[in-house]
Amino acid sequence: MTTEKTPGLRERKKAQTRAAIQEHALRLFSRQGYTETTVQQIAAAADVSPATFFRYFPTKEDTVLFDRMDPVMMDLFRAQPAELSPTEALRATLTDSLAALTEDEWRLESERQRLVLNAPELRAKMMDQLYAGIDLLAMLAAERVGRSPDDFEVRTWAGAVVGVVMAAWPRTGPNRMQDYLKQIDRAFAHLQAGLPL
Amino acid sequence: MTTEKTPGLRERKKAQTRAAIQEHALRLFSRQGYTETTVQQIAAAADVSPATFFRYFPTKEDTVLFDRMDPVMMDLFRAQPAELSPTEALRATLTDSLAALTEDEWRLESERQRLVLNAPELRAKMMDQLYAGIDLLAMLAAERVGRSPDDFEVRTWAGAVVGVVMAAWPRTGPNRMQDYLKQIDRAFAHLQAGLPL
DNA sequence: TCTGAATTGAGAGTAACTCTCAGAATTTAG
DNA sequence: CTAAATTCTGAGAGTTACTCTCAATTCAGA
Repeated sequence: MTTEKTPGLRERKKAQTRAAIQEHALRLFSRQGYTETTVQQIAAAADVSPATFFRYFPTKEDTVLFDRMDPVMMDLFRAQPAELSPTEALRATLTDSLAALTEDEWRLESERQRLVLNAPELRAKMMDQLYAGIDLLAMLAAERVGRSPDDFEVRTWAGAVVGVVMAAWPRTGPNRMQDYLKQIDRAFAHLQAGLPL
Repeated sequence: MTTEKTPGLRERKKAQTRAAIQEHALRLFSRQGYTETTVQQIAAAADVSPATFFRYFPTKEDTVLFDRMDPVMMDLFRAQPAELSPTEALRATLTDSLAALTEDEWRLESERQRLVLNAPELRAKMMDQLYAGIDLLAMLAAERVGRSPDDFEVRTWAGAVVGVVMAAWPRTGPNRMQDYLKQIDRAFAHLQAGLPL
């Protein structure tokens, strides 16, 4: 009917190649470190030419930094009950999206975070993605409360929650998902209380 | 008496070279764009070899991204009256440090911001610096209220204010300093009110 | 099966760095 | 004031990420 059928040999091969490159990349990064691993090595491991590597991933960084806060998240946020405040809706969105992860996926995600946090180039690019997330969240919050996405208070809210997410970012060894969610909860509660110290 | 005297010919020359490189770099970036300007061009303009360029600036980015939130800011923050809350102290610090700028310095700073915002690599690195600022602010706030810098609420506060600063970052043409300060004021007030939308 | 489109590998080229080394300039000691 | 020790500089070679082009191969649809 739609595009449900097997998408043809060519498409299948492409997906396969892409996955292979990414897996080998992450594996090598974990073992040898990000900067210590060269694109040549990844390409060789995935059995493609360096040129092909760059056809699938515009930069080395992109093997690690697949989009966060992407359409899936947006849909989840929009799907939250209308009576929830933006903060509550975001909290629910994060809970839902993390709950959807399997044990294995969470482990992979933790490893990814470790990599990102320790490689300055990766960390910087991720922080820029979070910065871009401010606009996105402002848009979503604006929809929810019927204000403009350029509304100053809406943007301030978006900035604050993104900042809180940054601050809650795991800095030491792999955390448990539960603990992470609890932290987010506490942080958002603190935020809504006006951040008393 | 201390190191007030002219620091010797060699030191003077070094400072001069460094300044020359930076000025030419910023000038060329403004005219041709950041990525379009090569280190060779900068080195040639500043009349040094490319090798020397890298002796003064470890990366091309560092000609633009001199430290923000550096010791000066820290001193200013610590110098605020003890009765101010961390948020109030930060507000005062920002006001003070901006007020210290001359008209020309502000113009330069605006231009710098424009460059950073439009070059993804620069923007990413700056966001990473802001991320690092979370730790710094957490430390300063902790001192002020007599809590631990690892205290969760302290970190949440630091994350939130950094996020607010990000959100208030000028996205369009050069703003006036006054407007910028007003924005910060409003944002912090909104934050302390619990971010009602 | 044949034709057109997409994918691939190979090779050359650019730009940001890094490292090493020899020569020049500056500081310091005598 | 001069000689030795220190520091700085330019030059050159090398690495790596990434770009571009071209010819050969592979797949899709008629």
